[in-house]
Amino acid sequence: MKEKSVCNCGSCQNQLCARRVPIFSGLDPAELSRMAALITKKRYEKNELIIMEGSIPESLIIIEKGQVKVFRYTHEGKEQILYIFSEGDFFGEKNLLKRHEATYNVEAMEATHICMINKKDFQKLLIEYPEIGIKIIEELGSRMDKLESSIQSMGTKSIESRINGILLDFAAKYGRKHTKGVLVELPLSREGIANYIGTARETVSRKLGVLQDEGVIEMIGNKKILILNMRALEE
Amino acid sequence: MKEKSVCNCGSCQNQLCARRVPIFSGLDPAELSRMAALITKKRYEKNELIIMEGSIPESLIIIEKGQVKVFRYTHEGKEQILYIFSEGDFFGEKNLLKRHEATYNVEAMEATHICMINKKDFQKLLIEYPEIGIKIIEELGSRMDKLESSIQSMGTKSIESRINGILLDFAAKYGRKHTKGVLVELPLSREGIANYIGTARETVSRKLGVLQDEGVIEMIGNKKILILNMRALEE
DNA sequence: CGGGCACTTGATAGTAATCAAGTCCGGTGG
DNA sequence: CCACCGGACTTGATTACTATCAAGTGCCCG
Repeated sequence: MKEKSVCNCGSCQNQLCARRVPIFSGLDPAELSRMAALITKKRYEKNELIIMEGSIPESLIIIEKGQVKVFRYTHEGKEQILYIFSEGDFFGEKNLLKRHEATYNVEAMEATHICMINKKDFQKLLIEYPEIGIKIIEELGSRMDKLESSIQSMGTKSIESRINGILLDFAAKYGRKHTKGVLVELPLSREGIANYIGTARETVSRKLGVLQDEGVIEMIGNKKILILNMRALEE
Repeated sequence: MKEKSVCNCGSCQNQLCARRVPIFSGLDPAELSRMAALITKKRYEKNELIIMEGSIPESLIIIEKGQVKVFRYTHEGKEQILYIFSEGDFFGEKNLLKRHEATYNVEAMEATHICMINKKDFQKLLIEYPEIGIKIIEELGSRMDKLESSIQSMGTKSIESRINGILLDFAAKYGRKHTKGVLVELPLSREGIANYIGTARETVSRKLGVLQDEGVIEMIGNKKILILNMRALEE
């Protein structure tokens, strides 16, 4: 019988999953393995729906790998994207106690692995390890910051500042340094960007065109953008 | 020496304050009185600034009585109102651990009494009574719901739906039933409403005018609105 | 009664939505 | 390897909405 250097049993794999998640970062190994026992995993393919508006989610969901978009449908039937979550992010924390309907859809943007923790279990966990609650409060706080900024920039009316804002967000999350600037692999199509900032596809095209003419960015194909002048975006 | 039926010592008054606050509603009397010892009270007059953007708040603040608006300044210098808080609401929960700068201003809209709890004390409290953390997570969840709805309606572009939305919010919070419909005492001037939904004063006037012509609402002076057809606002 | 402030109303101009072609690109099949 | 097809993107023309500027009105308060 050969000894493995890395344990591959289900529990230990889950533990790896749990360890990777910021909200559990304060726990010690023993606590992590208790956690791990509560985790169920699941895998979704690209474009698969993870949560549908109106359903009643019974678990807290943590993304282990991959990327999802959270959105609602407007009255006119367009989707309004609220968040893009990736590895380490969680959702479903609303309705922790009350069995509320979800007010949003969650869809995998690529092959995505998730960890689920039953809400009852998670509640017990919160009582036992209040630090987790504090971490969650902090994370929610920073999400609210972003939402508030979005509202501010949507109130400002100028589509330009919203585009600048989203480009900066993408740069921070997906950008890589490059000799001439920051190279950003766009996670969304033009239409997706439009649905994020609440405008029309065509307008996104036009505004990006203007930014390119001004020498602020350079479009490389449809899915990459090279940001040449970061400061211009920040105003 | 006469015995009073109601104790008026500082501690007990604070306890009253604490009891009134939803996030402490799970605590028993003994716990409440421990809480009360940590509370400092303060009073602000109308238009007085409670928190200024860029300052570093050191306390969690709970409103005991009165009403405040939370807002930021846009690049053009207009204020963008994010929340209106009243009795029982709290703020300053961001930056619970990290000493971040406030990203918003808070101003009293009328004479307002607040309770402050030092952040260090509050952290200890969270560790000791994890239920408080859960309550906060829930409250933040419902605030995020509202923010998300705002984003959705701002993405929708139609000023009308934003006005309808804010009227419904006001109706829920400040409305009283009346023979013909719901009478709403507006907490904000036309300009305030405009700053809330991100539009111009004049546009608010015009749209309210249209709603009145359509028989959906009836304006009574400048500070009251009688909603005749609730369903029309909900679409 | 008069002044100031909040609100309303009107006219104009600018911006983005919408409708409508047209272009570019990747993939597929011959 | 090339030609074709479809989807995503760009570009153009028109229309609709709302911000802005500018008077004008009404109301509260001294």
